Amino acid sequence: MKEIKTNILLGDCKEALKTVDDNSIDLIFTSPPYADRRVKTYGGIKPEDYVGWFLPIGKQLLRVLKPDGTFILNIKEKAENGERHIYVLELILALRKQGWLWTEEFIWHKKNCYPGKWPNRFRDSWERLLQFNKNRFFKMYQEEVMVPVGDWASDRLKRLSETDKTRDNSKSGSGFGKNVSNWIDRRYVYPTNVLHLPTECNNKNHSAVFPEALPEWFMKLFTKQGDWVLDPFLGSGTTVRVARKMRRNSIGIEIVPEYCEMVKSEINQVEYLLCEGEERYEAGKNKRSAKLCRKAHRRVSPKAVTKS
Amino acid sequence: MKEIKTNILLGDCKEALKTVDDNSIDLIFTSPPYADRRVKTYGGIKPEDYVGWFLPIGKQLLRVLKPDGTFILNIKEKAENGERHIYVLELILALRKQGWLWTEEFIWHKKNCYPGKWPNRFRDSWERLLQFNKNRFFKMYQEEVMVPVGDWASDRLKRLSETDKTRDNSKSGSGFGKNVSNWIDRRYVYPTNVLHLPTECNNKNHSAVFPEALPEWFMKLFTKQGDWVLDPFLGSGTTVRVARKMRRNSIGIEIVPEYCEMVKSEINQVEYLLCEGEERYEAGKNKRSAKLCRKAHRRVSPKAVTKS
DNA sequence: GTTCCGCATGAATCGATAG
DNA sequence: ACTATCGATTCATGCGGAA
Repeated sequence: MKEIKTNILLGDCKEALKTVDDNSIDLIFTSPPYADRRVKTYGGIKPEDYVGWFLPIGKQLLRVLKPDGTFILNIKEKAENGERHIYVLELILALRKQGWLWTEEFIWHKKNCYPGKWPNRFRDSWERLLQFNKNRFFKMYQEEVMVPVGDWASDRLKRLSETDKTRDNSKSGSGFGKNVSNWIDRRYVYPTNVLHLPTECNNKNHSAVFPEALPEWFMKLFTKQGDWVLDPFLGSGTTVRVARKMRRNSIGIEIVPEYCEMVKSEINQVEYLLCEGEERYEAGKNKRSAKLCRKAHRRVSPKAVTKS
Repeated sequence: MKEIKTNILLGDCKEALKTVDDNSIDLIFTSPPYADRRVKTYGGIKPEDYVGWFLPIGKQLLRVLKPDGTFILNIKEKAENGERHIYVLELILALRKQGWLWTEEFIWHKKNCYPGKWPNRFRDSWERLLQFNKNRFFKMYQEEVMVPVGDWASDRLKRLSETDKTRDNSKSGSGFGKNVSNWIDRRYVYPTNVLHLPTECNNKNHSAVFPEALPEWFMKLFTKQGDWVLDPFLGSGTTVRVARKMRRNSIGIEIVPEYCEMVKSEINQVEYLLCEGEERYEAGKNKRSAKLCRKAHRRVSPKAVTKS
């Protein structure tokens, strides 16, 4: 089995991206800091400056993406003084002028959105997942994200990973061929452009702005094993974590040193635990479950890193 | 009980709107012809002409809406040559320049959306419901659209009741603590900005572009009985039908004579049947149920009208 | 080993208050 | 008058300890 690479780059992505080769990335999945959000970690880009701030990055992304690759941008405009900001709309228009095709807009429906009550609006429970491409024709593996038939399941992308495992297993025992795929076709349908996922609560030690199921879904849809995934705003590392799990190579760029170190250390620690686990397993002394490994790497927190 | 008025106007709404008084409408709810759609009826507005075509109408709508009224625009850009059109984004920006506030964007998640399969995209299962206002402060009756609390609560609060009663009693002397009992009583919560409605089945004779539940929801939220509702692109008449049912006055404008006649005739027929029903009921000869009335007016189809 | 409950925690938003 | 900060509001979810 070929080795999977995970490169973590520290720095401003506008600069760090220059070290990435032309036409080398299959999927860009990222969630940049929203305007006026994450002020403490990223300084808070003002809405009126947002497009100007993003465009140089967009130019680099356009350069590094393969012609048949895909760029998924997770973003949502805030409401202020009773009105929605328009910088996201302007960003879409600006990226098109830069040469991107605005292929599709997926909706991420967050059932557990932020609470609150206001006299003039309800809670905001959705975000945009904007799909951009360099070319009208791009790689898309629709069968990889098919969902079980029935209402109970169509909303539950959470279970996708489970069902997919069984499907992969049946595939691996090849020779069944058409029978199996026919049988699958009857029980699975293609999804739509609305994704129904809860946000991950921050009771876990590392907080993520989106659940793992989100990049997982797009990696299944737009990449295969061994492909390259890029996240220029890595944050707590969800994208590369999922990429490793799914055996995709990945590049993550993060400007905050503590986050960067945290992700690196987590990867090392997982490597270590996996090796250790294998050794002990071979020695027959102990069983380290995957569950334990996961627990262990979740304990890595920014605080712990800065202390070291 | 005060009489509810339903005015159906035949003609191009840009002109017909001029007969509507300034500041007289509480809610505008409409689904205009999308670019390149309904070519036969509206001549098919080209995407690049869409904003220019809509702005004069937007100006009239701005004039007739009450200062504390709301304008809901149901729209979705189509995909062409692998790319989403941008005329909706440009329309939002243009309406803002015209003086509208872009207050919110609701998502209508169509559970059973149009079937189909394409190599580069999934089925489109959502539409935009853009909310515009003249003023930052507008009427909103949030309690009218509250929804049952999520399943998590019923499971969790089920067994809380026992301990709660005792706790409540014990603390009642101190004057504190009705907190938990409040939670039990709170079986309804405010909704979010994602509407989860099925598209209407097409088994009726006239097909509508949106289900009755859609205007119904917004009428509950933004109007009271006796208020005025306007739909400048009436189509098959869903908006005024719902308005009548909910005892809101309404104005509907439609450019296609056959549609216009159909709606008018449907209203008359319902009136007639209601009167007839009352008479017969008083005479004790017959019972005409509301169900029957509904059935009767559903039989009115454009075909039937043109034949007469 | 289950299931069950207490609790903390959000890419939020508005109005009021302070400089 | 304008910006900056703060408190109040609200509900789905996962974790951890308890039954």
